[in-house]
Amino acid sequence: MRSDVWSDLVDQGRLLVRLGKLLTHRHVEIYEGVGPTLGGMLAALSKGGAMRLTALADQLQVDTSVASRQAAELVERGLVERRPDPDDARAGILDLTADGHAVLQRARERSGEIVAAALADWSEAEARQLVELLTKLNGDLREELCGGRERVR
Amino acid sequence: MRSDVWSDLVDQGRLLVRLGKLLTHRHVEIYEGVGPTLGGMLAALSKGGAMRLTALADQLQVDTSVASRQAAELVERGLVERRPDPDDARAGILDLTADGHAVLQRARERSGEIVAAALADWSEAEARQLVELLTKLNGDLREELCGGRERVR
DNA sequence: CCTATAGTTGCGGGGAACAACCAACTGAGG
DNA sequence: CCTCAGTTGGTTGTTCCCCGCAACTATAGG
Repeated sequence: MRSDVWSDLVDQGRLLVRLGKLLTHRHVEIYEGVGPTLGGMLAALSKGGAMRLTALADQLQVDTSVASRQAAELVERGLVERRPDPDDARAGILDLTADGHAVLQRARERSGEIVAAALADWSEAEARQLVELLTKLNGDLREELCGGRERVR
Repeated sequence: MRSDVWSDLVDQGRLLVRLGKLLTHRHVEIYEGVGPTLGGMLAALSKGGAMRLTALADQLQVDTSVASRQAAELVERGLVERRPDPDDARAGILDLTADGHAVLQRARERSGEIVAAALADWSEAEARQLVELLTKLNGDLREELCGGRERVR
């Protein structure tokens, strides 16, 4: 069976990773000094709504320690608010502040512009299709990688 | 105009980055102890044929210093051979050794298997289409990011 | 009391950029 | 020719960021 397709996919994925990193790291500080990874956290909070640190870490597929530090920084910058969970004194609920929303909004616009410039000759249909396929891909990968109960270890 | 599409694309891209990293880092050492980044260099060499360090760095979109160190390690492991460029005593030509080819071959098979498992329910047509779109995306991004003469700074 | 869970902090490591550097290839003038 | 300035190919040192693991605290729940 044609395993070349998968290999090609892996290769292209790898390149995309690099380019994406360049994009976010170069066209600098899209998130107004926050950087791409913290920006990802903002985006996750926006999409998923207020949630606990562990949930956020799970969403982002990073270790809780990583999420903890990132969250701490965002809180310090006033982009995220942390309030105690009324049901559990150990836990905290993280949520975007008004500032966080604003920063994220501007960032989305800006990165959108950049991508739009690069992809000026794309039809919207193509773009949508790509997004759709990527979404499916991510879903399946996620399931394969962590859906199986094996912990991240 | 619908900038949501681009934002979604950015978000999905980011997630893919994370998942890809997990995949290569977890299903561990696909390249027999070489690791994903060095593997990428092997793949680039395979696809582009023997080339100079600078060309390789350009392909991979990394700084020459990074490529230099990676190449050095691959040479040390005997997966890549470095021979002097007859036309330029400063330069060297990097090329895969037989071992390098073998390792890469096995790695491609293995990562292909993993992806295939995760994407078992995909049709080959879908996969091909995704690869096609990704390739196009990468091409355009690359052009936008570094095609413009502005240096990386 | 004992175990499991939410989070934090202290390591350590890997990937990458930047800058400073050496070496060798240019390409004018003299 | 010859030399010297400028350019280009590579390497090394430093630093930074992101990450995972391990150890720890504190609360929850039986």
